[in-house]
Amino acid sequence: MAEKEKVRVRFAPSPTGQLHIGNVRTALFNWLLARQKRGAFVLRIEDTDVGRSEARYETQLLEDLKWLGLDWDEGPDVDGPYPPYRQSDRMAIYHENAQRLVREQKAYYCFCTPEELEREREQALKESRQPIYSGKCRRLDPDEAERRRAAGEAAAIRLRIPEHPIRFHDIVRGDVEFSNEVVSDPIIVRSSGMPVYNYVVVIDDAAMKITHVIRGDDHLSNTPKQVALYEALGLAVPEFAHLSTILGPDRERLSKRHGATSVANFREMGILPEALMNYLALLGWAPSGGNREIFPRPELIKEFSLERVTPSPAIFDTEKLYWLNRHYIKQGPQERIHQQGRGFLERAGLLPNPLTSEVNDWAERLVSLLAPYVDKLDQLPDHAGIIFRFDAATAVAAPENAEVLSSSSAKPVMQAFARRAVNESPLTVERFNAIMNEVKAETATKGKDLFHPVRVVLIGSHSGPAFDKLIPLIEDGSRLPLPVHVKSVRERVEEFMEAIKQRP
RNA sequence: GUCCCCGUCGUCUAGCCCGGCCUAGGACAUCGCCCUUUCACGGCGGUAACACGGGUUCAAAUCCCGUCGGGGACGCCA
Repeated sequence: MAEKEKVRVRFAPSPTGQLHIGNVRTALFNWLLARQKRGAFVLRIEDTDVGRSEARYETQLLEDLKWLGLDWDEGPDVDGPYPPYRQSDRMAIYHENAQRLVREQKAYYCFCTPEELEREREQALKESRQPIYSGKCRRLDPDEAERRRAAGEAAAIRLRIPEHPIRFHDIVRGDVEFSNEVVSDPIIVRSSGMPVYNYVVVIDDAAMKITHVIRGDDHLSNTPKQVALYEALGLAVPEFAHLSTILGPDRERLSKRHGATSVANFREMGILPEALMNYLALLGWAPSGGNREIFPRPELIKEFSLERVTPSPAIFDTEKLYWLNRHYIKQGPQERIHQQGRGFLERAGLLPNPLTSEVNDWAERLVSLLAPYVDKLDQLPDHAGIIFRFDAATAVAAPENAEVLSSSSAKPVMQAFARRAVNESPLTVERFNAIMNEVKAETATKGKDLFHPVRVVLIGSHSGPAFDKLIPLIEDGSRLPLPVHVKSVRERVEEFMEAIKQRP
């Protein structure tokens, strides 16, 4: 493949806030195409909105992308052939090109004030006309315009939209056509001298030799203006691919009021990056056949295709994300799950920091035991309550235990179990099994009737992980120097039998 | 208001371009059964959709027109 045909894509976020999940999907699709075609993934910072852009958001942005595993080949921190990669550093380029457009009369100075424009706009709307710029300054004599500017009058620069329909091709939507009647002569440089997004994006994409512009479909209506710009500048128009919007459950554009929307939110929840990437890839894209859901990164790179991206908007489904997250928690490299899981337990104050190797081993067993039960890792501390927060009085009073505790067989089972268990410290799995068989024989109960009451005694709930892992964990934990004492089996049994006595 | 885009199970989607293989497939969720001396996991099975109305055709989820519904854009924001 010739060098100039190499696929070059870009992700161009504004550092004005947290990285939104919709933008992450855009970044992902760009990245996937770049990796599949062995092209370049360019990261460009769009900070022309000086009022809202902040350096800390840029730092955060880079960190978020790294966490997601979306690495870039060129960017503000990576040298590439078309620097600089931050728009605030590219002002000279924008001005040169704007001057050229004015000189060639493809753009013109506009002296209309914002107030005038607002009036025109309202008037147009009232008369059910297209609320586009009237073109008042369009026919101004260039020399006259120059004189007024020299006299100190403020002027913005507008692009002249051609007198014919603007057509372009979109990989997701097909051929799109806009009548020039509906597209305003856009301002490309503000009267303050600051160039505008719709202009700089074209200059930059062209300068950086971007071949495929993959972005959200909120830019679809801007595209004719941009195409007109490419043409005015005599530049090749790239391929476009406009991705549908991600919606909340109420079919409104996904926003903060729907809950988690930023990368930071999902990271803090304990969503694994591979789960998030897998989920987002499936939102608007499906493999041919549509019967596969699990796509580890290498598979995604192999299978992805822009031609298969769906044009219709998609509702963000947290449940399916959780399902994928559970999958990756169970299937993923356990070393990493342990490490992350420990982090959540530490932050909840359940584990010391730093950990001794003994505590570390125990914590690893704890995470292994609990992780298969959670949707996201931040549920770990809560689930660890069966280990750390055993409280007999609460267990006895809990409404969800009422049915188990009030069954006729519960009391004899608990007593038979308690009588034997208090003599064992620590209780081994072998002894536990032996005791359970004795209790079974003595009380003539089995299954649920046998195990539910015992479970309530030991962990305060009738559901939880298997005893053969649970009991050693409790016993070992009770002898470890942990910030929160883990009650031993004997402590639990004694406390529980005491508490149940208080009740009829 | 005008323009643009979109419309298959509750949700993500396959199928649509190149009409018949679609009695519309998969997945999440949901329900049931099995497994497990509990719960979860896992396995098996069920409920559930072509927005509506007209065409075209021997035949339409697939092509055409209209209606309705949803989203976006129309800015000296990005």
